[in-house]
Amino acid sequence: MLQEKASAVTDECMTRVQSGGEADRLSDQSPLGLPTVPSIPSTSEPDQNIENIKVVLHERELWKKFHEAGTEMIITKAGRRMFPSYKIKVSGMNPKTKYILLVDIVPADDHRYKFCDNKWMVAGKAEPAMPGRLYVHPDSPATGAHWMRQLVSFQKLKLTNNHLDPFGHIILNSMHKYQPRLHIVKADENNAFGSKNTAYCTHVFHETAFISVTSYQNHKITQLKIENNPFAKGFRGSEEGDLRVSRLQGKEYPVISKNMVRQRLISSHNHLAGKLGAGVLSGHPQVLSSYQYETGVSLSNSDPQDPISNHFPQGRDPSLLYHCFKHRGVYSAIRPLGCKRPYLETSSAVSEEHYFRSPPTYESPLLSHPYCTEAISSREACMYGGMETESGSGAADTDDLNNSPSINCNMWATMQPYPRYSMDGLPYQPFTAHFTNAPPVTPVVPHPTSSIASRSQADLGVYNSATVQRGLPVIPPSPTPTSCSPAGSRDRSAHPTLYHKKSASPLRPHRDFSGYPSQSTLSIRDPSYQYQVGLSSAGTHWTDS
DNA sequence: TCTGGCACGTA
DNA sequence: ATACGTGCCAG
Repeated sequence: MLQEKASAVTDECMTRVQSGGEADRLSDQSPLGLPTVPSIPSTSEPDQNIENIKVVLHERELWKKFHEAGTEMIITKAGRRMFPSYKIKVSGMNPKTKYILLVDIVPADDHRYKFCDNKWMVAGKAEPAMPGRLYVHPDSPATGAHWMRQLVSFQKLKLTNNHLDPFGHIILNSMHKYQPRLHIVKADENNAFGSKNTAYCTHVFHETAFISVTSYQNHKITQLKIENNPFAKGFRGSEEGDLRVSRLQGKEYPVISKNMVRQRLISSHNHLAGKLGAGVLSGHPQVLSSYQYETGVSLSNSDPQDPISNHFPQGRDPSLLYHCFKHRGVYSAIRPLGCKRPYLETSSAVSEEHYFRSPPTYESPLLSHPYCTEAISSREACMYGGMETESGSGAADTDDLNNSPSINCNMWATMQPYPRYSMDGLPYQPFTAHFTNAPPVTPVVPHPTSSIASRSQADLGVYNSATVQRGLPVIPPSPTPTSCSPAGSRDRSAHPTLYHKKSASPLRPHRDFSGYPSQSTLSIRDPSYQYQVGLSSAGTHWTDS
């Protein structure tokens, strides 16, 4: 079935999803048995088959740990790197062809979140998407041989909450859920951006979705960061218990890590609250989480699979979506904001993504228009403003189908969350206004397919693989608001529930993410949400309250 | 909430 | 040594 659908869509693009992980894993999971969707005609055009390019997320296991706990990424005025870092291993490129690799981060849904009772819950409607910016890998453009030679790292990419950021960092809103996406654009001479021949594909690894925060909400995430980020070594304690001896300093007395103390306090607080609140109300499993925290053990040890962890939800796992477009496009989609590099100019167009934007999914704009704002240049990477309105992609969700890894998608619908607005020239606009339009996003597109597809997706829930995946479930977070109270003062959290895994859907493997499943429920309140849903749905777990 | 300075670490 | 990436915490 999937295949069929996929094929239909295929014209324009094909997507493939791979699991993010290694092959092994992938295989295991074939969730729905998708036998690989694959079907992509393989090799037909060696050269041009951008769709045959395979991408594997580096350190997928680490990403999964974070994902299960509900990944949070700090955003600061000056710009903060992501951790885990977004690194990938690429294969299947034509060694001699030049490609531009870039990453953009699109809204995963249109909700605002809060962290309540130790879990993320929906706290309202998202702020309008801001001008999307793209992070172009500093080595771009480079030959396939170059990209395949070693890991491709986007670790210098920085996130900021400064809407007026002059450095070219990716601008995000705090307490919102986002999905990073990788785009591979062919940069041959013959395919300058903007040209009709421009081809590109998009890969989405759901396990890299995160909620942006100004300060960590879930102490489990804090611990994971401390334990795994070399730059945070100073906060590591000895594991045993809470105490740690700071021998480094030569101090012999046991020291209790500040972090631990703090967390414990919080944990206990939450724990109690959780029981009273969440637990009671919904009976979420979350309680467990609390437990863990207290235990101190946490994070690191936690099992990936453990229920607790799944906060985030996305259900989908880890897979990634991959879309390929074959160009079409027109837009200049990308404009380098301040990039020095020449290649930038070429690029442009990338896509029209819109096509796909289908409703249900989110699309992201990704590439779409350029909106560049100021020139920015960051040192190494170049950011481009993306733009979009379109966006396109669907949502991402890819995983749906399988969670696992590999799947294919055809369109590029990835997750796009919302449409973004580009403001043509303007740096930003108030979102609100735009917002309105956005939601409904209809597929603008031209392609017949797309439109069709989109509908179908919506209706069917399927679409291309990518879509499909997500499609299904598309569910937005559920509306039920339940629990968390007003968070009183703080609510730290915004997100909806990420936590508990709620389980997932029946269909899916529960594993990770499960997010999907849940979906079932969701109804969306607004129509507008629908499109959003896509990703989020994945999330799943969220409760909305 | 969000900010900026801090101590502590990596590179 | 410098530059800069971390989480923490007071404000």
